[in-house]
Amino acid sequence: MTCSINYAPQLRAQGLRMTPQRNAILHVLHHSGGHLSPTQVYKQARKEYPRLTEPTVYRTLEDLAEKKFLLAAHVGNGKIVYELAAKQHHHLICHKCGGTVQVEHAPLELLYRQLESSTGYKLDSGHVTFFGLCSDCQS
Amino acid sequence: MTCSINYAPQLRAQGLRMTPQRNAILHVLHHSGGHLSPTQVYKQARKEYPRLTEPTVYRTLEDLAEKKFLLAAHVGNGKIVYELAAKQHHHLICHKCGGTVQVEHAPLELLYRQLESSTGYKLDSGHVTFFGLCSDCQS
DNA sequence: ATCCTTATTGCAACTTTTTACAATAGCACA
DNA sequence: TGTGCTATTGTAAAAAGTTGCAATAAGGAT
Repeated sequence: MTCSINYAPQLRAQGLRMTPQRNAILHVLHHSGGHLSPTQVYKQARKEYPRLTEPTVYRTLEDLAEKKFLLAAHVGNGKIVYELAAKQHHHLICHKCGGTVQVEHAPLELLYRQLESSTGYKLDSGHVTFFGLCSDCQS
Repeated sequence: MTCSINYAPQLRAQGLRMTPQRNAILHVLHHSGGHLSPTQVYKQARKEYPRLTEPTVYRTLEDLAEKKFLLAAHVGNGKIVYELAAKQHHHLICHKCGGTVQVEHAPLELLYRQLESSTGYKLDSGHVTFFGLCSDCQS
């Protein structure tokens, strides 16, 4: 806990409590600045707060994602990774080399509107992942 | 094995062998006509071929999906379900009631082209799932 | 500062998924 | 029909993820 970021007020504003477990989890996600799997989060956050357990990690990640503090991205074979919610974006993954490109949400807006009018669904920030071959792997 | 569908030649054309295990798995997917989780496939296919084991199911589903005999859809919290590959489509899922709507691929084509030109990736049949609230759950 | 409500956690047991490796059995070919 | 190559499988064990419930503790109210 050397950094001074305090998520407590934001959490409380959403009816969530700040606990040392959540602090450790958020701290890890903040400093790794990328996507982490629940297991990765568990292993790292455990160093900061050894009493942390797996169920807590899984539940916390789900809860924080539901309240939009985290984004859950579905990567590869049904794997899920989390990252701190910044601006909304999606992922484009090369299934040969695993390379990842971030895709802005803007180009998806039109599609969202179309789907909403044709299905009656109201689409929200759900994460979308595209798969393909990156330019290097197309040879 | 009362039905007479024979996938063997198609499998062999892809360098895959036909085994009783794969037969049972394909058979189950064929007759359930929907999305099944690996566990569901395992439990049902086991009735047809009791020697079947979990690792075989997971590997087979992955292999068959890679060769496009199956489609893998990423549903909900990183869960994965499989279905026989028919025409390409995507899913729109209500995260309140779980209701699912199929989305044709056509409306996504334009987006695919845009993303390809802006990222250099060549997109393929990767499965995409959207999340939102269905009309009933919007109240 | 203390109490009270209830969100959150840990525990323990369980289910699901993955991995490594040796044994098996498709199937192409002679 | 038999032989050989190797894809595929089972086994065993580990890793990852889930569930129910009782105990704990966050933080608003007194």
